[in-house]
Amino acid sequence: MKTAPRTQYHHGDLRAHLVETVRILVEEKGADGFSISEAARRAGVSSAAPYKHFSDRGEIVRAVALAGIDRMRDQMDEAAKTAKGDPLAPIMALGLCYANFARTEQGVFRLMFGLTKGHDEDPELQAHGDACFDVVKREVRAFLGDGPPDQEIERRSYMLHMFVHGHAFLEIDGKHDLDMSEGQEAMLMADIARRIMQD
Amino acid sequence: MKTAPRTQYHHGDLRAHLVETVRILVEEKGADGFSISEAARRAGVSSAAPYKHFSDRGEIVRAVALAGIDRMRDQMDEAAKTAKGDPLAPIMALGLCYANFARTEQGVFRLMFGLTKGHDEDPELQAHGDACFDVVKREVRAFLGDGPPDQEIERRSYMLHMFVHGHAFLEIDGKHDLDMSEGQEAMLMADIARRIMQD
DNA sequence: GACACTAAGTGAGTGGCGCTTACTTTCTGT
DNA sequence: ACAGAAAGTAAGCGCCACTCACTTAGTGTC
Repeated sequence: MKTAPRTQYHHGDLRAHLVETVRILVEEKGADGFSISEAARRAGVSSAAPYKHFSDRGEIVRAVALAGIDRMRDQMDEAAKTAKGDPLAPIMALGLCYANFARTEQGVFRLMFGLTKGHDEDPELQAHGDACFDVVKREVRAFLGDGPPDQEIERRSYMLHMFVHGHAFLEIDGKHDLDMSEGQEAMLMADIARRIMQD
Repeated sequence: MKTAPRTQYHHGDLRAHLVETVRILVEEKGADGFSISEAARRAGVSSAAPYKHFSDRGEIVRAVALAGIDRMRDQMDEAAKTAKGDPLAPIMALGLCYANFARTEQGVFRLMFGLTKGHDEDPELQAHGDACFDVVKREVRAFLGDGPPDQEIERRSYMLHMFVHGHAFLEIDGKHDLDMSEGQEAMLMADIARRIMQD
């Protein structure tokens, strides 16, 4: 970002700069504790400048969320591919990856799933989210083989998603007492993966 | 509320009236699309009046969330107690109840779990939430009998919670395509309950 | 290389919000 | 009957999202 080309426009690529600034603000101040004005201030532009690149505040957070989804997808893809050992290992790895993303990018994670402000049915958001889910389905298919129909793959994948999604939110919301070490969380994931994938 | 005593003060019990008004607004406009000013306007008082009863906006939404938690607890208690047939029936009923609450009181449900704005570790909120979880633990204990230690009861209950919590949010966020009829959702709940409770 | 055109910025302003302050009105206990 | 507290108001502050009229910088064309 700092070493950006700078070949275009007065200032560098303000659009990308703003998205990154808002991402940082979201982590610092929470998913609804930041303002576009502050992002503009930090980027060193007037508070009107952002609106040359985005129609409104919603569009900015949408961009931040979208980038977050893509980041998570990449991490999931990587995690599943590098998981070795147990045939359930990739599925476990996906779960841990999801939970880790929620912890390390709490603000963005909340944004990704808290966008009900107008983009209820945003097709692009939906599509990128589906790309994440495709990684899960791919691994579920790899585990179950070519026997079961797509519908069953979908069902199992959704069960995994439900579980890990709930875990991620309960975790970052501090809604459970079980103080879980990393090892315990991995064991929980393994247990759940086994229960959902068996039969 | 309308037939309130009115024996006290200038206007009736403005505090309770505001909480109810905000609850309605939250459902109408979304968990972060409402304002205290509007609630005051609807209640027919000045925009400064709410601050005679609450220190700030956060305290009002806290009250709304707290009431929501209690409402959900009552519904869960009722659902578990009236569930008949299968020994897993009460546990299934709890899951359906949770999902139904999320659907019918979407705004409040979001509020209940989206409060990270300061009440990260609010003991009262925590306590009322725990009371909900106690219902789950009670039913899990009833199913498993007196054999397993408390820790195991806790673990199974948490697994159920993770799952149903994830389902509830994915559902209200429209993050899955499986168009689920009521019957299909019940079957899914039954499947999950079985997988988590067996062994 | 001058020139029209457009993209990207500014500053000032609007209306709404959360919240405070100073003041008034109503209820309550003695 | 009256002091004092409780519950309301109007006005105002600072911040926000967003708009508008305007300026400045870069681009394609002859």
